[in-house]
Amino acid sequence: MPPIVSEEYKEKKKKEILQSALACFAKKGYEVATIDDIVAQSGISKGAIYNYFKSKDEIYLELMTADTDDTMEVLKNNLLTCKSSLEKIKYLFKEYSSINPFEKVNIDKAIVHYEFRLHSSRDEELVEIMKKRREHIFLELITSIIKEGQESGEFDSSLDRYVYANMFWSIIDGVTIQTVYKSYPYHSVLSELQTMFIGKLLSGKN
Amino acid sequence: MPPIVSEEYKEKKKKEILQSALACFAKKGYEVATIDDIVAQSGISKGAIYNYFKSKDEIYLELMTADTDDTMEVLKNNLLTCKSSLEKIKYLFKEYSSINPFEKVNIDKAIVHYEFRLHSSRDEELVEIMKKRREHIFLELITSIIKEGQESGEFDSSLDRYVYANMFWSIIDGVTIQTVYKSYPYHSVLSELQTMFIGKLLSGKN
Amino acid sequence: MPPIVSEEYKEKKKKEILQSALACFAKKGYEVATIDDIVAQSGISKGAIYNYFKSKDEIYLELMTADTDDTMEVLKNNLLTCKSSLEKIKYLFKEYSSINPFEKVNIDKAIVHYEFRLHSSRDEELVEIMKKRREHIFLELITSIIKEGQESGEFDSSLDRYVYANMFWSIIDGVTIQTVYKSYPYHSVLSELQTMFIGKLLSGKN
Amino acid sequence: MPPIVSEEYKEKKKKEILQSALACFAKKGYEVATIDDIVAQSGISKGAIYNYFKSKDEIYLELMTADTDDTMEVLKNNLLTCKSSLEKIKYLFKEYSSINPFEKVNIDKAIVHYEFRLHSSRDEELVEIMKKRREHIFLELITSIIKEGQESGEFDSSLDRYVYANMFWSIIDGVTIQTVYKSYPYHSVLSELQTMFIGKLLSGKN
DNA sequence: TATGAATGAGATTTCATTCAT
DNA sequence: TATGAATGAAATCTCATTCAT
Repeated sequence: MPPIVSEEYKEKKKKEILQSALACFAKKGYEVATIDDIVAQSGISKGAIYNYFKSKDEIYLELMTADTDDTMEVLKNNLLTCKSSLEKIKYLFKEYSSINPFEKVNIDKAIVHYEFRLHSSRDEELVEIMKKRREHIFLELITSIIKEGQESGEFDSSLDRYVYANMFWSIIDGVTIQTVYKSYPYHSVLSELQTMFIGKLLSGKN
Repeated sequence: MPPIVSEEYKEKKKKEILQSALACFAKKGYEVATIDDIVAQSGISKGAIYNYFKSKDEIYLELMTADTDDTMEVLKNNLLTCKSSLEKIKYLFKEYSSINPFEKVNIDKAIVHYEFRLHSSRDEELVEIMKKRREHIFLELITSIIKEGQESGEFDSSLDRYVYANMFWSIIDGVTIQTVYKSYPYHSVLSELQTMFIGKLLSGKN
Repeated sequence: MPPIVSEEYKEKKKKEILQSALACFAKKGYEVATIDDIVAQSGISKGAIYNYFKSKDEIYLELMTADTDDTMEVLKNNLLTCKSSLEKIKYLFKEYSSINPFEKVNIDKAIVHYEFRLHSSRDEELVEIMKKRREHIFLELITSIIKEGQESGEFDSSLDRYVYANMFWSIIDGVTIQTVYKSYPYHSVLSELQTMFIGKLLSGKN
Repeated sequence: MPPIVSEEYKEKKKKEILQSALACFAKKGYEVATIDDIVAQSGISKGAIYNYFKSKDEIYLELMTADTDDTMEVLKNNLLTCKSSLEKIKYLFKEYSSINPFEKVNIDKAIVHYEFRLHSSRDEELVEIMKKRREHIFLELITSIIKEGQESGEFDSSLDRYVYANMFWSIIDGVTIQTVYKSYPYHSVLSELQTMFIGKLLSGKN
């Protein structure tokens, strides 16, 4: 029997489920959110959800992959329009500065994201996958920009690109995770850190 | 008739339970770790555990309180021996630099700590408690050092102490949370960030 | 797509659970009977039971409501065929006289019923519900018959209908609760009390 | 080693425990009340309670025995002062009429009493004990009064004493158990029933 | 594919009873 | 005798997953 529904339909359905699952995991946490919560949120039946995903774990995993993929795609596209390496770094900071860190949906996303990181740290296999993603996608993004800047003479060529790439994401994580405290001066802190970070990139450049 | 067992005995027992609970929460996470895990880990019966703590939640809460309390006590005591504000800041950085971020027990502690922060963010009441602790204990510690340094002329007096105190903890959190990735250059990143941070404190001072 | 199972199916399932629960509560009492007892009695899984009822309490409550509802429906239907008010009162007494008070199922029902009354007396909310049910359903039934009889001249019009309605149910409860003692002369006592009660209703009628 | 404390001391201690247990059973019901409740109520330690009673069940049993014993003693003593059989019956009704059925302590006692009756009905042995107590103590009390009245010519000699004795206690139970409903016209109903009952006793006397 | 009723292992928590002190 | 910490069986309830329709 040929498939009755199109691939697009199935893809759309999966997206729907993932979106609802994100909302549920954000609101309650992965362990506490139930499949029934996702059913209620999505309006899709339990059986149908299990037609698309083998398990609750699989939903979570796919959600996390999609999450960073989407972020990356946006960042990469916008970076194409930046003319210099400095502009690229500034763009990245601006991207995070432009987030309203106290908007519910943003806190939710952050919470789920960090929760997954902690969760994954307990699974040898998962930690390996995550580490690879981080190295190849997130760190690679920054190191390549710094490298470009160093080669073009914009940035201090003596800096350890790998360390600075790690530093960039440490800064982002460091300020993002504070947002669970409603009174955190997110923008001021990030702005100061940006100044420091860029200052260092530019410091000994000549 | 006097109580059957001494207060010390009871205190010791509580400590034992908390220690075992920490190990379990670290290994599996709060939601996944069970009371039976704690029973197995501690060798203390289920009923006894419930004689000392009203609920699993209470164990968790007390664990977290004790954790930061202990940290704080150590920090504060050692700060007393520092002669200048700069030395105090350096001491704090050194304290975190001296941690082996890839030793199991340290990763465990970190994971449980951040998990709790995320967990607490979903409970209005808990988030308030955590925020207060952060403001009154952790931020206060740094702002008072910076203030002292500014008043003594060591530090740039134009800096916003509150922002820099927040920045300090953002940096610490930012580097600590990366340690779940085994290949993170913890010491290099922290060292660079320390240089930047202290550089700023000292920058326009005279 | 239509629901997977019919409403009747679900209704039947609920009835099954309630019936099994009644048997268990009768045999052991509400507190002592366990959900596992109901599982064993009904052959329905624990999970399924909780799909139909939120809690053991809810099973109990619904059981009680159903019990009196059913009783009431039977009584009301049969009262319609009675020609006079006197006949109605006689019918009600006959209904209770026709019960074999030493048949297991009847004792069981009685025990669960009175146990629930005592149980509910400890819950402010429940006691209110029960009182209302009693006033609006049980007392109202008798007062309306007496009123009718008084208006038609059958019954003594000077009698306090509310007191006599209460008296009727006091008599029924009084004789029913004795049935836990196997040698109680249920029929003789009830018959004498019926004679007295009806005698009073008729006494000063003209 | 001779006993260190006197028998009186032990008796007093037992009384204390029983009194506290009654309060607890009344407030929460036998199953729901815990030994810890009794500890809290009495201020006597758990270990001590188990020195005086083998089990929670034994406390309950002894409590129930004491309850009816006390009631009986009071009734019997006061009956001695009554001059005629009619006066005795009137005294008994008066005794129950003089109770404030909505005073907490009275409702509590009633609830525990009836609960025990239902509870005991599930235990073959207990039901036998209870039945015997009822026959030999409660029914015997009334039958002997009626017999006396019949022999003296006060009461209708054709009445079945056993049925009327049962009827008396049915009436008492019937009105007492309604008191869980706060708006029950206890005194009016009991008064009417008393009139009926005594009317019957006197009816065909000459 | 879609549905949601059924399953049952497993979680937290309670509490009568014991026993070392 | 008195104490209350310790025990662990047993209770209620949850929820990921399956499967007949």
